[in-house]
This record gives sequence, C-alpha cells and structure tokens, in this order.
Amino acid sequence: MSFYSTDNFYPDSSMGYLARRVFQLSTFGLGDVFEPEGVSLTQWSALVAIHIGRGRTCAELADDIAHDRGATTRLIDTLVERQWVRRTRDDADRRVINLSLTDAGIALMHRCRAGVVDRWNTWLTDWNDDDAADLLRLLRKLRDTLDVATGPAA
Amino acid sequence: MSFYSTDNFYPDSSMGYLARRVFQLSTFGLGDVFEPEGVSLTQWSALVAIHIGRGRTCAELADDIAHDRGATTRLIDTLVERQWVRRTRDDADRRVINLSLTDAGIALMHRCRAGVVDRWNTWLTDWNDDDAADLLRLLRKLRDTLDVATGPAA
DNA sequence: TTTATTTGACTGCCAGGGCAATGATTGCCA
DNA sequence: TGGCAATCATTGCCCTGGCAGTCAAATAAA
Repeated sequence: MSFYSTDNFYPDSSMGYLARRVFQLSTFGLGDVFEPEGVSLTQWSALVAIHIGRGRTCAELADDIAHDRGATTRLIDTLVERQWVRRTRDDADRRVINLSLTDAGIALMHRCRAGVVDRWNTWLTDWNDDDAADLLRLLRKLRDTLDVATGPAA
Repeated sequence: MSFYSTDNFYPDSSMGYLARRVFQLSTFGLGDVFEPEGVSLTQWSALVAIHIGRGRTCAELADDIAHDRGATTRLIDTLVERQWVRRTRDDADRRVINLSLTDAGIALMHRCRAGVVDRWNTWLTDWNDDDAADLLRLLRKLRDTLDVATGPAA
C-alpha cells in the first residue's frame, strides 16, 4: 500500500511543499524579533548551536545548521565582526578553529530566544497541546526518516 | 498555558527548524528525479501550479509558489526558453500575460510527478497511514495558522 | 476628459548559499 | 622516514531569490 498516488498528489498534499511554506511563513513572522537586534534567523541559529555545544568548530556547526562550509565560514566572519563569537585556534589539532560565544553573544542569543518563544506561543494560542506535540513528534520522525534515506548512501 | 517555554526550546523542538530541515532533505532527496530531466524542483512546482490553474498569470503564479514577482518573471523566462511554457498577451487586460503549458511541458510535468510520488512512497514505506495523514493535516493547519497570523495585518 | 492611483510585468542591484579548488595540517601506511 | 589520502578552514565563482524602481495599462476620481 502506497500513501501517495499520482491522482492525489497536489501541492497541499505534499509534505515537502507544506514544510517549505511553514518555514517560510514562520521565518517571515519572526522578522521583527530579529530586526531590532540587527541579527538574522540564520545567525541566531548559529549562536544557539554554538551555545548548546553543537557547533564547537566550523565544520561541526555547518553540519548542525545544514549549511555549506564556505557559507558557514562567512557566517562566522560576520558574527566575529560583531563581537558575538570568538575564534580560537585549537592546540591539539592546528587545522581546527574552536568557536565560542562572547558575553554579548550569549545575551543576544537569550533575548532573541525569548522573543521567538513568545511569538510561537502566540501563534499556537488556539492549538491544543496534543496537536502541537503530535506535529512536533511527526516532524521529527519525518526528519529522521529522510536523514537515513538521503544521508549515508542515498 | 503556553506550549513553549524558554527552557524547552531547542532546535529539535522548534517546528520552524524542523520544517526547514524536512524541506531541505526532501529537496535533496528528489535531486535525481529532476536532474535527468534538466529541471529543478522550483521549476517543476511552477509547471504544476500552471497546470492546475493556480498560475494563470505571473502575479498569480508568484503568489502561489510564494516567490518574489521578479524572481518569477526570470523563472518563467527559462521555462519559455526551454519550450515548456507559453506566454500569451491577454486581450481583455493588456497588462496581463497569460501562461500555459506546451505539450512538452505537460509531459515533463507528468514524468516528474510520477518520480516524486514514487520517491515519497519509498520514504514513507515504514509509516502507517495514520501518521502520514496526521502529519499532513497538522502541517496544513500550521500553514493556515501562520497564513492568517503573518498575512493580512502582521 | 483629464488626472491620479493602482496593478502587472519586467529590470538592476544586492545578499546568501551551493560548489569546486586551494593551502595547511594531520593520520595512515609502506 | 617519506609520501599519500583525508580533513579543516578559507576563497572565488555562480545561481537564485528578495527588494526597489520603472514603464505600460487600467481603473477611479475630479
């Protein structure tokens, strides 16, 4: 039994299409959380990743936020420029550059997170917790499914 | 009662982040459906939109695929170049340019749709239909929620 | 009828991300 | 010990989408 058939496949029945739309709309809706702080959603995501230990190096960060390494280098460039992130050459492996947040970076990250949480709670006001939890669970499940399907040996 | 709190907000608990990831991974996974046809996911989406009557004009198409109008003009440029789409000046309103698929465009659109459906079915092999249907329903619900929240008067 | 506002398509410019190539460093293995 | 492949960060190039401005056509207002 297949879930999709050629007949019932429309944009509104495509998980990929809907996911794109959700991301797009939420990003747009978060705009005025980040604008006043002079930071972008992507930049904030990088700060979060570094903070929770998922972006200790440029390569690790690139993997975590699912960005190209080149793009990540440039992303870090501006974060360093604005004094939110520090670059430190690793002593053990001299190829590696360790990343860490400055105090200003941590503060900014927290302020934005508060704004993002608040915005999401506003959006989900009329949702019951079961639906929200289910969506979260299923999104994670799909993410994991796609991860293994496209990851190691596509 | 709020769904999110500052304590439990991590990338993996963010619907926006997960949606981005799902879109990204699925797009990547569909790569070798489109590559052999020399078309991109975005271009194919445009062909579908035009085909189902959601992109009769450039502006309408832009709204439907949620793209900038300038970008959409350029997108159509290449679709016309490759003889998949026709531009026809509207007689009633001379500002408008009507879009329609050529036979080659229709054929290509169908071939790709078959490939996409097949790929998604493969991915969802181990899913039960309830989960898939729930995810679809909840994604649509969230899309609609964000639509009204960010659309008219943000 | 004339003027002003709106709408549609298009264009130039800019920013961000993907891809490929480079240089430096490390680990492997003959 | 001496290559050799792999890894890390970085850079240049290209493509794509967003934004703002332009021009033509249509609609509303005077």
